[in-house]
Amino acid sequence: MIKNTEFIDKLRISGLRPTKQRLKICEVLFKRDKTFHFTINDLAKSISENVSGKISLATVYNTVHAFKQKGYLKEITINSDKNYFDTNTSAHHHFYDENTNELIDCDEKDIDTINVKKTLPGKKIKSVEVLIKIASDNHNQN
Amino acid sequence: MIKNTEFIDKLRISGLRPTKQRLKICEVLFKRDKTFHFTINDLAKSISENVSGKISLATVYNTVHAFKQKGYLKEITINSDKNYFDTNTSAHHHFYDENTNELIDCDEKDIDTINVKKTLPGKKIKSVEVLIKIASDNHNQN
DNA sequence: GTGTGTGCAAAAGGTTTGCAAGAAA
DNA sequence: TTTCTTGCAAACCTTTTGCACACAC
Repeated sequence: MIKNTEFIDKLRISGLRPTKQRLKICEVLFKRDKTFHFTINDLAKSISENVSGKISLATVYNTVHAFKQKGYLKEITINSDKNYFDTNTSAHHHFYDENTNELIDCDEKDIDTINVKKTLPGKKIKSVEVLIKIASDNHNQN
Repeated sequence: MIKNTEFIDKLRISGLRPTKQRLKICEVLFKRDKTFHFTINDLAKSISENVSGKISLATVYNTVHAFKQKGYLKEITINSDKNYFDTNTSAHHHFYDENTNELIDCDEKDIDTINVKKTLPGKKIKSVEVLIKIASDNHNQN
């Protein structure tokens, strides 16, 4: 097992024990140049393909939720039958390609600041999420 | 059974047979002043409470999907564990109250026009959906 | 050694499907 | 009578849970 100090520290700082499984998941998730958009299933598949030794699905769920809670992953909502996560935790939005089911990051500065004029008494805005659904120019699906 | 000409016509025009069940579901969904935000479960419960004669869950699913496809209902995505539908099919956005799980319509004109500066070659924007998550001022939940 | 984490299998939700019976055209 | 619709139960998929064993500290 490769000792990856960076991940070990990261986990320790968050109060998570740096177990074999968590380190493997870290490698799959964070040793990347580009943002990784995934479902738990994608991740589990990616683990079994790229890392030696299978990790139990329950552990994958546990870990993803732990990472999300610690702020290392962001949850993205596209539609109800798929739950996506994103390794890009900065404030940003998404394009969703309806033809390919692909998810593409949209930087905050690619959208004019969203000014919500309506206010609700006693309520505070926690987040503003924009999902831009796209499709091929020649297609005409919903 | 009340013969509701309006709904019968609506269904017929869409190529859907005006069955007892569909008319009942129409009544529950569309005989309202205000927009109705619901999950399939909410709807099924509302049916069993307000309409005589139970309708099978499978039929409720069928009907909601048929209505959605015909453009009488809109699907709203908040998070993956709940699939909401909306009787307001016009272009609009939503507030989601994280404390109460309540969904509130946000008119398009309550938000400045969203100008997406990033374009993707060969792709057309199908829709731009904004979800504003809110919570009580004094709370501090995620 | 103590407490946390893992893995398995079972359970739990929500949604879909297959098919026989029923209703609309 | 033909076609569409309904209802039920079973199947499915994703996610969660309980518990024994293993590992990190």
